[in-house]
Amino acid sequence: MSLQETLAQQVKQAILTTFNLELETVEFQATRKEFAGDVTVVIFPMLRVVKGNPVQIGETIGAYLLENVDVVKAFNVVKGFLNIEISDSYYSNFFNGIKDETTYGFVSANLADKAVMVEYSSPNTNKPLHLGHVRNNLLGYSVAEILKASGKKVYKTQIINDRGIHICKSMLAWKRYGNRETPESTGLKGDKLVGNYYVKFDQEYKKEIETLMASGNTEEEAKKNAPLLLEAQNMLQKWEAGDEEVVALWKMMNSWVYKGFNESYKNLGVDFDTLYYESDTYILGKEFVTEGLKTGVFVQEADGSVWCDLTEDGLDKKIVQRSDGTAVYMTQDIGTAIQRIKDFPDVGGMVYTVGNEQDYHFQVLFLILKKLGFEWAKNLYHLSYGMVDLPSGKMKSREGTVVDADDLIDEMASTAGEISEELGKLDGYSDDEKEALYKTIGLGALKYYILKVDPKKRILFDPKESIDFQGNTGPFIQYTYARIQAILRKADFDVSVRIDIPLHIKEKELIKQLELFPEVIQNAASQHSPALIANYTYDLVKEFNSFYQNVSILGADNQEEKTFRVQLSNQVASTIKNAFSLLGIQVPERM
RNA sequence: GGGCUCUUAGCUCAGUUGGAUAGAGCACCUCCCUUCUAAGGAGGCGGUCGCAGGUUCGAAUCCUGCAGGGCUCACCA
Repeated sequence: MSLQETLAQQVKQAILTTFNLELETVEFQATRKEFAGDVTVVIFPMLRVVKGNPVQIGETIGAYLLENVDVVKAFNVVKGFLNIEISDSYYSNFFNGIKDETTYGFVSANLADKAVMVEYSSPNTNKPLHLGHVRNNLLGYSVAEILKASGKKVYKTQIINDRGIHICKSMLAWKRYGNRETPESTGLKGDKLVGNYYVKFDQEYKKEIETLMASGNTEEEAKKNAPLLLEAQNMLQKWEAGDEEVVALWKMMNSWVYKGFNESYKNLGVDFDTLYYESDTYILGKEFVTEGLKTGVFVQEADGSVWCDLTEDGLDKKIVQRSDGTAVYMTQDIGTAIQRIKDFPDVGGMVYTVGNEQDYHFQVLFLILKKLGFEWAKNLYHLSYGMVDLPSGKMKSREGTVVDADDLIDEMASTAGEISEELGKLDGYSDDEKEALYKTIGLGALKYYILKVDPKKRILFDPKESIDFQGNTGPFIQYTYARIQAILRKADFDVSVRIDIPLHIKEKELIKQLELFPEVIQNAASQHSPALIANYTYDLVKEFNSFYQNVSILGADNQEEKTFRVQLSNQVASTIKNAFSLLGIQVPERM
């Protein structure tokens, strides 16, 4: 039984014996720093049941607890707050119980439970990953890790948008202007090369529009009838008809992009358990459109198009199949969801990491899947996040106004390198070790910067104002970890023994902070919020730094105290490492 | 116009069952390296929690209205 459960029970008992009244719940909070005590019982809510003066009630309960609960050492009442001091022995006991756990706070998966599939990244294959994808990838990866740590079995996946007119645009531009360039011949990453042709298409397309408008066409006509666009559309038709030449080109260029993406994913430190391709799943979606027509979930119009009427649910009518019989976005998403459950029967729910511009789309998708009668449809969650905007506005790949993911990571690493060189603490490190470290720090800064804010808030990213390395940042936390490692390297004595000694106030505060971790993981999982993990870690580290500055660890007065402080530092370091692993951030041994 | 969402210090953000004098970091100003890594610590400055009502013993938090920003309402994805 946890401390809080014990106290709650005893508080209820106190009310029962003194007032002969039954209390349903007891409200707790951590005692504020300016008051003496560790745990606070809020008296006010009890007034609904127990009539009387809150201070007197508090005194009565306090006296009862002091009498009947061993670990209650003292109490005081301020207004309607009963502050309870808990004995050191409780915290010592708690700490000794966790000090050897290397994955303290993590719950191992119960394989009998249903698994969760987390989808993230899901790029188009016509351009490289940019800062927006970075937020998506970090969020998705982190939420997957958090769910795992909370005791769920998790599959990470993505849906690769590998077909469509936008893909044909870069294919066409390459065919026309590419001179048979390849990643090998140019030394460019495959996704970058293909992305360049996507931009090239847009430039040439715009020129054609201008020419057409100059010869008397309206803008609308020009956009519709530009030869390049018509040719791209023609290419799409050929692709769908299985034209050998087009399909071969498609395969070749996509393979370049995948190779490039894999490098970027490796660079970012994210991975996937299984992949889905849009070109594979839209067919299944169409089968279920037919199915839904039979069961009356969908309705067919005179022109042949198929719709789902959601007006009774407060939404609109939504098209699920065009009049020419081809699939739309919704169709393939229906197909993909169903395909996944077929492939992984143990999956009982899914998390979709997709920007908030698609809130409505997912609301509709989930509702349609429910109407189609899938019982897992109630366990679908859209992990919606705000866009990453630049001061100049939205990022647009076509116009080249994007912050490229690979470039950004490189810049962060080189900034970390500059700071590091200046501080000059890395004697004895080889150049390779240094490079690896700079990347760890740079990525740490970037990932923490993005993950510490609530996913649903939008982020304004100013490339000119570099990401901080001080204060509430990734490197600050990594630094604390590195400092602890330095101590652990020097502690050449046996730290495996159990120590029970009176606690320094800073030690007690640290243990209290550690005590919160398991609950933080559960909350972060149920709310799909890495920000909770980031903020918790920051609080833990601040608490540790205060401890570090206030007491000497290796210079403690006696061996017992020294041992205990090393044990405590070790568990803090391990918790930092584990918490950061949930954010996909590595921790360095030195920095 | 309808729907969803955001608004807390000069800037970036915490603040989750409604609870004590609303907290951090950055920036600015003081102090602390002959002591375990100063990417650190201690302190100062800085707030009508967008505005107005309401519910409550108690509201940044819940409800209503309003204002401002973002997204969305395609036979695009």
